[in-house]
Parts: sequence; structure tokens; C-alpha cells
Amino acid sequence: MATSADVAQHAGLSRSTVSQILNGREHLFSEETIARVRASAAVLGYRPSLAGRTLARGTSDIVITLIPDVTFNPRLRELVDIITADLTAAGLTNLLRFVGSEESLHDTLLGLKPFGVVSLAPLPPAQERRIREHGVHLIAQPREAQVAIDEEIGRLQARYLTDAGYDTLAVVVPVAVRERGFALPRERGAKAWCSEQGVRVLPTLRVALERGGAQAAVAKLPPRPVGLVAYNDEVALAVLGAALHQGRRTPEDFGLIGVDNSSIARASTPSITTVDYDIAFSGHAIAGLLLQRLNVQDVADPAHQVTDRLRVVAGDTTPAPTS
Amino acid sequence: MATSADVAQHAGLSRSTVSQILNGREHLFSEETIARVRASAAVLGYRPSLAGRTLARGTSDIVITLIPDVTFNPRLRELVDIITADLTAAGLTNLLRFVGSEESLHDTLLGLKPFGVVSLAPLPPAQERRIREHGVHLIAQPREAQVAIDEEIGRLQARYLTDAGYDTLAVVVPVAVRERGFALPRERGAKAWCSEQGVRVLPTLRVALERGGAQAAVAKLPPRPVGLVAYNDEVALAVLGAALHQGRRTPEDFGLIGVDNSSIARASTPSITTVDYDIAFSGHAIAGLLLQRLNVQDVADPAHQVTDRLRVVAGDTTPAPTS
DNA sequence: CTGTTAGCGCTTTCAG
DNA sequence: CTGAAAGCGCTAACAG
Repeated sequence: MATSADVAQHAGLSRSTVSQILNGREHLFSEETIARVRASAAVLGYRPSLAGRTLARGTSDIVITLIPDVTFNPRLRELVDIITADLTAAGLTNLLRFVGSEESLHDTLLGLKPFGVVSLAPLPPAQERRIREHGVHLIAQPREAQVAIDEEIGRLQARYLTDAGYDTLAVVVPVAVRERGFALPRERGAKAWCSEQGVRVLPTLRVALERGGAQAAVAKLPPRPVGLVAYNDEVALAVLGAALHQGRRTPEDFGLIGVDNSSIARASTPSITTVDYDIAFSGHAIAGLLLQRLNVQDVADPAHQVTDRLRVVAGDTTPAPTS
Repeated sequence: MATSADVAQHAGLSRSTVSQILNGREHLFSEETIARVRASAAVLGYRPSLAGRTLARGTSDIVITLIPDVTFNPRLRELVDIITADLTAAGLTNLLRFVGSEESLHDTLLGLKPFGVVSLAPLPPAQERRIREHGVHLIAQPREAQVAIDEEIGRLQARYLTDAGYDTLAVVVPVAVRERGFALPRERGAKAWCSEQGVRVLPTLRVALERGGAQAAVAKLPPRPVGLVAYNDEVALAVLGAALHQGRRTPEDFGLIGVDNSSIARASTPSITTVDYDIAFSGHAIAGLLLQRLNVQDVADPAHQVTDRLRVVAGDTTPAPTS
């Protein structure tokens, strides 16, 4: 592995010259010197050692993105891809780490002296504090903001169903504990809308994503038309299959709306009405915050920003707009 | 941030003593010295600097796991979690990176001087070479092995369906390009089985995972019973919904088998027969290889190992075994 | 059993 | 515009 000293020697210059030129101070040097350095670096296949650089600078070019322990849907991946691309463009390296619900963050991550840490889900306060104490820039949505967004999602789903004519709704959530953090606020949001509008709400259906789980849940529904607010497309799909199997028809006997605008929702027959959100926006926002060393609080209330980015994608499980 | 020098001073010892004790050479020191060092380290909240250590050792404790650009299903996550856990237990830090289909591996990753790189999908030969040239230990399944496994999966699916009594089969694959690498071999495996057994195979159905995509594909099926070999559970689900909607019944009119044993396959109504694989096994195998600095070739033919780990999970889309 | 010493590869003043 | 020198935090010989 070639070192910067090798490059310097090969080019017949000093190490500092090489370092300067390779680190954005090229305007201080002659065309020819620059060319020589670049040529030598290329010939030797020089790659700066991150360790050396980190030691000298006190901080590395690495960003750690913490990924929550929920269903890893394509949207989440899209979000990660956008953040990674933006950071790469800025010369940073985004590395990922899955975090279990309550698992403690590994100390080694901090030992990396990362340029920053991005958490895609709210972090326990203790961990948040620890990261900040280490002088590491942390971007994480405060739990309240996340909750506000999810409530808004639930509210939007409920609103869409009542607008579509259902006068009785029910919320459907998975039993899986790990989805709880997102499911609870969504359920709350949907119920809040209903109580504001005087819409009747049936007891929440909890479906186990296992064989027969959805059937058992759906069997509890009354025979009359009901609008179902599903936690996500996966749950919606399970419910859809079970309901159709029991002879219920959509959208006549039941309406259904999921969340994620996933391909399974679109590719399903009938296709499922679902909520889409502009994830690209969030991705760029997160990367921008990190690059400008800003904090989430420094910008306008994120809940408002994001609710503007929610949108319903109509499918076959709700009546076509009568417009 | 406390350094090892701080710890040494606090304990009234030399830095090397501290370093030795904190790096597994404690058997050389007195009980009391050890206790003092540990106490001081704890008091000061000392965390070794990865950069310093890497520089001194020439290699870091980091492992980079490359994740392919395919649907990130729960099984894949499980695999990653297992690898991470095993590596953590060995004192290594596993960091993840998504790799796009043909996107070039970022050089910075090599600059990290990682302890090793794990690729969860076969790598282009050029990249593989480059990683190895940098003296980095790479664990990646050779493309042939991956292909062999996928062929075996397709073969198993086809076999299960013919055993279940279907005398005509059709393969169903997604049109998405990024799944191609896995889809082609599976299709080939299924067809190979059919031609060996003299089973009739219909033209492969290509389904777009978009609205109406599955309907269009299913409409091409003849009215008589056919066994469908689906690329994965997602595709199977799309096909299932479309076929039921068109009035076909399962398992009488069509049989269906997916791959992944995902929750959506189990939670679907009717539930989908699917192929499960022992991913924990692979995870431990990968971590073990890395820790022992072995290569994939050093162990027995992986294709054979893995085919033993495949198993069909019966669902409602194939007839119950008549035993 | 303990301390001294010499780097690992890089960046960054600072003097020329 | 260029080069010398110092030091980031740690490890590992080696001498005591």
C-alpha cells in the first residue's frame, strides 16, 4: 500500500506538498507540481489511510447511520441510498448499522470518531446524550416529531376513508412488538380524527402475521361496511386476503388503506389504497443538516414539513373518487 | 476524551503497561496493577481511539458487509444480524454498506483498512481482485456457488409441485432487473427438473410488480391446472391475488410455491407454500470463515452444504400431502 | 513485571 | 510556492 511519502518521493517533492494538493489547497501550487503529484498518486494507486488522517485531524470522514429494527421496506432503503449519495458527494463515507430496539449502541462506533451519526428512528435519551457527550454530531428526529408524523399518517388514512363514505372505521395493527413505536401513534391519529368527526370506531384489530392470523382478526368485524386503517401495506395485504376469502367485497363491504406505497400494495389484486410519503425530501434534509452541522431543532418544525409530503395513492380497496 | 496516557498518569504507571493490560496481556501483571489500570480507565471513561490503534496495528477492527441491491427481506436482515453478533463477540465491528448493481465500490472503504469484507452477493471479478490486492480478507460466495444454490431452489420448487400432482408448470419471475441475478438460475433449475422428468413447462410469466401487472401475466395461463414456480413470496402473492380474482381456485386450478418463508406468505389467505432456508447456518459460517481467516474455497463445496438446508413450508396453495 | 523507545500515515503550522 | 518539523493515540520490541 503506497503512502503519501511514497507519492512525495516518486514526485520528487515533500510530503506536505503532496498532502496539501490532495486536500483542497491546490490553489497554492503550480500547475506542473499539481500534475506531478496527481500522476504519481495515480501510478502508485495511492489511497490515503483513514487512520492516519483521523489521527491527525481528530475526526474521521465516516458517518454512521443507525437503522431501526422495523420492516425494512424499499422506502427505507431509498432514504438510506439518498443520504449515502449526498454524503458521498461531500467526501464522507456513510456506513450503516442496524440497531435492535433497546440494544445499547456499541462503544466502538464512537471510537471511530465519526463525523456524525444519523439515526433513522428516535434514540433513547441516554444514548443520545452519550453520543453528544463524545462530541459527535447527531441527527435524530426527536421522538415527539416522529410521533407527530405518525399521528398525521393515521389521521390522513381515517380522513380518506370517511371522505370515501365509510361511517365506521377500525384500526388494524400488527402484534409484533417492534412495530409498536410507529403503530401506536398512527392508531391514535386515526382515532383522534374519528372522535373529532363523530365517526364510529370499532375496537382495534391486532393481527398476527402468521398463518390464520388475519382471518381470526377479520372474523371479528361486523357484517356492515367498515373502513379499515391498516398500519402498513403488509398488514393491509393480510387483511385483504382474509376478508376476500370470507366473502366480503371491497370497496362495497369494506374499505382498506395501508401505508408505504409498496410494490406489493400496487401489485396486489385488487390493488390497495395506500399512503405515500416523500422520502427523498427527508433524505436530502438529513444529509444537509449533517453537512451544515445543524441540528433538527434549527429548522422549522419537521412535523409540519413532512405532513405536506404525505399523499394518498388510490387503489381498488376504496371507492373511486366520485368527483 | 481520555487517552491511554491519561489513564497511565492517573494510575501512576506507564502507557505501555496500560496498553498491555487493556489488550489481553494481563497475565504478565500483578493483580493490583491490573485493578489500578482498570479503575483509572473506568473513572476517566477511557475509550481507545480506533485511529491510533489502526495506525499502530496496520489493520482495524472493522468489517464491512456489502449488501446486495435486492429486496431486503427479513431473512437477509436475520443473516446480517447473525454475522454482526458473531463478529461483535470476537471484538470486531461490523458495518454495512448497500451496493448498487454495478456501482463501483468506494475506495474509502479500503482506506479503512478493514479486518475483512463480507459480500452477501457475488462481486464483479474486478472488484474482488481490487479488494484482495489491498490485502483485505474477502468472503464472498463465488458466483457459481450462488447460481448453484438458486438452481437448486428452483429445482426443489418444481419437484414439490410435480410431486403434488401438477403435470404442467410455469415459472413466474419479476421484470425488475435487479432481481435478475437470482431469478435466472432459479428459472433454469425449475426447467431442468421438468425436462428431466418430462414435465411440460409453459412459457415463463414475467410480472411487473405494478398495478395490473400480475393480472396481465395470469391471464396468459391456460384454463387447465398448472403449477406455478414463483421467484419469491412477493411475486407469488401478486400472482395469487390475480388468479383468485380471475376465479381460479387453489390448489385445484393452480398450485403456487414461493421462496423466503416470509411473513406475508404465511399471513396471506390462503397461505402460500414457500421455500425456507437455514440462514443462521450461513451467517455463522461466514463469520467463522472471516475469524479464522479462511476462504470460501477452503471448506467443502458450499452448494452442497446449503442445499441440505432448504426445506418447503407447506401452505394452502398446494394440496395437503396425501401421505 | 515495568518503562523507554520508535514508529504507524497523515495534516498542519511555520519558516524559507 | 515549498519543505522541515511536530504530533495525533496507540502498540510492540526491547531493555531494565
